[in-house]
Amino acid sequence: MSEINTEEKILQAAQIVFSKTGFSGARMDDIAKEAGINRALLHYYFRSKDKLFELVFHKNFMEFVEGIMNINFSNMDLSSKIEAIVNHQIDSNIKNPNLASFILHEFNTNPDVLLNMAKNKTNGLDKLFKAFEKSVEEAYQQNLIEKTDARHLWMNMVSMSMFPFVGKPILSEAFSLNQKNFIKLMEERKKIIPAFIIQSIKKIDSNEK
Amino acid sequence: MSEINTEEKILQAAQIVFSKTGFSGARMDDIAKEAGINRALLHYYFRSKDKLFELVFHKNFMEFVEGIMNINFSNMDLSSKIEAIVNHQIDSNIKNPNLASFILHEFNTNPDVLLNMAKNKTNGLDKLFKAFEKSVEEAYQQNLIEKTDARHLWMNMVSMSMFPFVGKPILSEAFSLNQKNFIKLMEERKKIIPAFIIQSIKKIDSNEK
DNA sequence: GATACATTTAACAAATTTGTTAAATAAATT
DNA sequence: AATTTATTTAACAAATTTGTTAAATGTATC
Repeated sequence: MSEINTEEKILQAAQIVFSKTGFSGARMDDIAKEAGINRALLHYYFRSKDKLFELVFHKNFMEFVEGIMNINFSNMDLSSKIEAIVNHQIDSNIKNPNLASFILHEFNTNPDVLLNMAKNKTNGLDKLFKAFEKSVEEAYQQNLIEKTDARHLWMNMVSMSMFPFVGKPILSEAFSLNQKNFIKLMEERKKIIPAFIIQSIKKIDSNEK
Repeated sequence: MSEINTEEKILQAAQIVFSKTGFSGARMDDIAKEAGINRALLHYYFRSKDKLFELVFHKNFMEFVEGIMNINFSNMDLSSKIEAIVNHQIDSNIKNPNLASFILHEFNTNPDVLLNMAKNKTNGLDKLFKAFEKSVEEAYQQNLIEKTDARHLWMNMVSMSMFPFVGKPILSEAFSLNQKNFIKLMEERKKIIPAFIIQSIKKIDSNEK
């Protein structure tokens, strides 16, 4: 009868509550309510808060990182990668409103455990970045871009895509935006950010008309 | 005898613990320990966790915002403002390691209350931004920059300055950085970001050599 | 209709955390 | 030295939260 099974319903509820309040701010009862069930059943499916958190966090983080991995380990050229990564990041955050704030807060409050998890599951965040760095190096060798520090390039790209979602409440207030207009602004950024970045690194044409 | 009085010592301790773990993750006992005192004395000085949090959060947020207000309401030209804001943001975050993550997490988990506080104390975050927007408009009128959406410009600037601190654990892992090298990288950004931004908006010279 | 599984209710135990208090001790002030 | 103020100790109350359990009820399956 049920369109969606309870286990999945709980995971979704947990993800909403955890990402809204963080692990320590989340109440098992809120998760139960969000899932439309009670605490007893929650523990019947997932033994403890920690267990549930681990599943939710892991899923959130991995889905996000895997998207970036696929792009970085692909054979697109550099500007395509930049476009794809920016798009992926913005889309992920639109789809999952508190994703960035959630992941980043948990990493900041509990870096040791979570970095360890990330290391196990992603085969090393450093390798992920190294793949991007290689693309940058290649583009330089092919004379397509100026000499560029891949780390700053990476930070700029990720920052501009991710930060507005983390700062959403403040930005929405500063710009007087409602939810709909906030999304609209973020959609604009899918074009603005890659253009901004690519033009900043591209080889300066010596052929002026 | 004491170089610094207990009240101040507690506030500093509270600020360290709150910004490391967030309000709900912070334990009064950890704050007491961090201050080198005990819980009884903590409550003797500051009645409750909420009271203490309010003071700490307010101070953190205001010190940060006031710096930006001073710049935005000054009569510097646009590029000087951009430089000054980027510098201020990076310096604030270097000085106070968990500042960004802390403020942003709390705003995200409790936007209503905190936006209200911000409104009261800053005379409106929208006005703060409006002052920047005006600078952008003026620079355009004076033919110094291309037509530019101030909101994206603002987001790009703030994002690139702030985000790396929020993402510090992940970035440090990806780039294999220790604390010292992380700071070094952030110092580099004080030059890179303004240059990056200013060159992206400046009027394209038609006089090519 | 009997059986198994899913879910609710309600009560409760255990742990954690906040906040209070009284009494003792230490340090500073008069 | 006497007095006030700051701080510690230790115990405890109150509130909150997590986790468990037994019994009842509903729902699906055989």
